[in-house]
Amino acid sequence: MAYDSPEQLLVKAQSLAGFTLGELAQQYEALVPKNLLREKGWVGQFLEYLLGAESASLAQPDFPSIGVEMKTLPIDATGKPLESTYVSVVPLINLHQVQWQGSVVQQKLAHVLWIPIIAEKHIPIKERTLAMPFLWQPTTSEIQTLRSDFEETIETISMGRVDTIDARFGEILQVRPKAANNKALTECMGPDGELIMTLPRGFYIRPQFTKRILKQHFN
DNA sequence: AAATGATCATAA
DNA sequence: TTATGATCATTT
Repeated sequence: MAYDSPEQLLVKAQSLAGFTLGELAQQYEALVPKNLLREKGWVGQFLEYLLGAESASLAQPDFPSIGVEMKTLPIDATGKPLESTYVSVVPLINLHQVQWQGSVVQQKLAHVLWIPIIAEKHIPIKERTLAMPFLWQPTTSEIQTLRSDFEETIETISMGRVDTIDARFGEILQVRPKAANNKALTECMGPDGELIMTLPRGFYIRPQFTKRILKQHFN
């Protein structure tokens, strides 16, 4: 499926609003897991399937032809985000060629289709309801903050100080582990330019920021 | 309750 | 192995 414009994708996404995951799964003959313990990404992958995303696990927006990234967003009944939003892995090597402009983070966050889902933990997966999807683009000021969060992270890692980065880093974009487990290590540069092994990290959007995005759109 | 760190499935 | 999709689980 190819979309001519972000708006066309939006219309398709909005046609799903109000349905539960169970109803949508039945329509498409998909199986809904009882819980997300072993399939944490199921909801996002199902929605990508419904909307015809093409990027699979490539490091680029889900809909490259129209430059849109799709994100499901678990919210409670009052509209508060329940989780942070994963954006991309944090590059740890060959950082000399990493620039904000053109980075995976910049490309993905340039245009996002948010799909909020009422997903309080007490609600069975099948009963979780899609709220109204919407398109979002960061303001100039938001882009500046995203960019400085990104650049400060890259600069710290370039200095060989990845070990000083934890989840307190970053105003909007935080850095947290993104790995199979805490034994899965990857290469990085140490303080003296030597190769060290460290936990893979990911960029995540803080829930306080997605909360602001939702507020702007629904107030 | 919110924040931080840990973890699971799957594709290429 | 590293990227995607994230949520789980423990600590503050």
